[in-house]
Amino acid sequence: MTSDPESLSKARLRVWLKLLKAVNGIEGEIRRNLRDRHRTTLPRFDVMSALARFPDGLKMSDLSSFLKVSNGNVTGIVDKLTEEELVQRVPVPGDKRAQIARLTSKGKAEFEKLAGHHEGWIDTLLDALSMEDLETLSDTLERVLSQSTEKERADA
Amino acid sequence: MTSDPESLSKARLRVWLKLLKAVNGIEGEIRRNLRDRHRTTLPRFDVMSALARFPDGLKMSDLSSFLKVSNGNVTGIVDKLTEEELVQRVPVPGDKRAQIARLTSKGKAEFEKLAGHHEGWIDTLLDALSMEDLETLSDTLERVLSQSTEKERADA
DNA sequence: CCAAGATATTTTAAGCTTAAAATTTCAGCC
DNA sequence: GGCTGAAATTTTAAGCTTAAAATATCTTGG
Repeated sequence: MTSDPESLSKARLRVWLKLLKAVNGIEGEIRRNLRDRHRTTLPRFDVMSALARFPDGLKMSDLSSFLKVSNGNVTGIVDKLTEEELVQRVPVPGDKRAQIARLTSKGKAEFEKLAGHHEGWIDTLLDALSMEDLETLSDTLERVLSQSTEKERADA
Repeated sequence: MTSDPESLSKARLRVWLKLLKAVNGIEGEIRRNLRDRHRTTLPRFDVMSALARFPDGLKMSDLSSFLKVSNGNVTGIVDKLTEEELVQRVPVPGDKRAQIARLTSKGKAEFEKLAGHHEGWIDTLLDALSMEDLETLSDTLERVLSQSTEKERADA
């Protein structure tokens, strides 16, 4: 049987590499589509996607923690989206340090369009997965995620 | 039932986002470990890992296509690994354009150490997955990968 | 009030990434 | 031999990313 700890560890490593390959392949395809068909990038899409979930906008720091990227990172991306009038910065009454980033109506319209295409691309790329596959995969990922959540608590 | 095409598409999108979250979480942990415990980075590890599979080394272009990154990218990474004497560039007899990058003995030793720790980190991070989970997941990913392989053929 | 520490954000420096341009060398053909 | 296009690599320009430093503002305790 292939169930000693040694082979389990090797099997986990092989699956990890395959997982990475699949995710990188799909992500690459999304990036290509965003670039070639919509003249934008994944980080910009991610920021717009986050802001679309919060119609009243998000403080810069909340946006960066939601996206799990650094503060300085969102500063740069929001700068550019703001230049293009897809996002606007709104001062927070009573706190001159903070700013709220929110989609403009132009930004909302642009995001709706992107989001529809994005869902279609994913649908095609994951075409091989049935509803049953998705449920199994979702459960599996859930267990992996709760593992990393434990790790985060340990680090904090 | 939840099996109309609409909900299948939404389910695929949700699973994709969860997949991304899991993979990014694990990858982030690997990057942190490489940085904090070994003063190195994932791209450097990836290059060394590729070279470790080919004891005779790889041409720069073969290295970049193996890793699926641009030529210019590996140039920069190999430059730095070379400065640290972990990698060396060897001229190709009969073709003055080409160079072969290969691990030095110092590089090999360094990589062995990293690879052992790397396998341990993955083992811990995927601790929740049994051999059976791994087999199911591997099959699922295989189907996703063959989908993207078809796509690549279509593009070429 | 005000000093000191905390908080929100931006700036900076360094590294990774890509596509495209530039450079060097090769291979084939006349 | 020499020209032309292909091939291997590096360079360049632009964007993303982070951690750490810098700035500005707020809050709290004295």
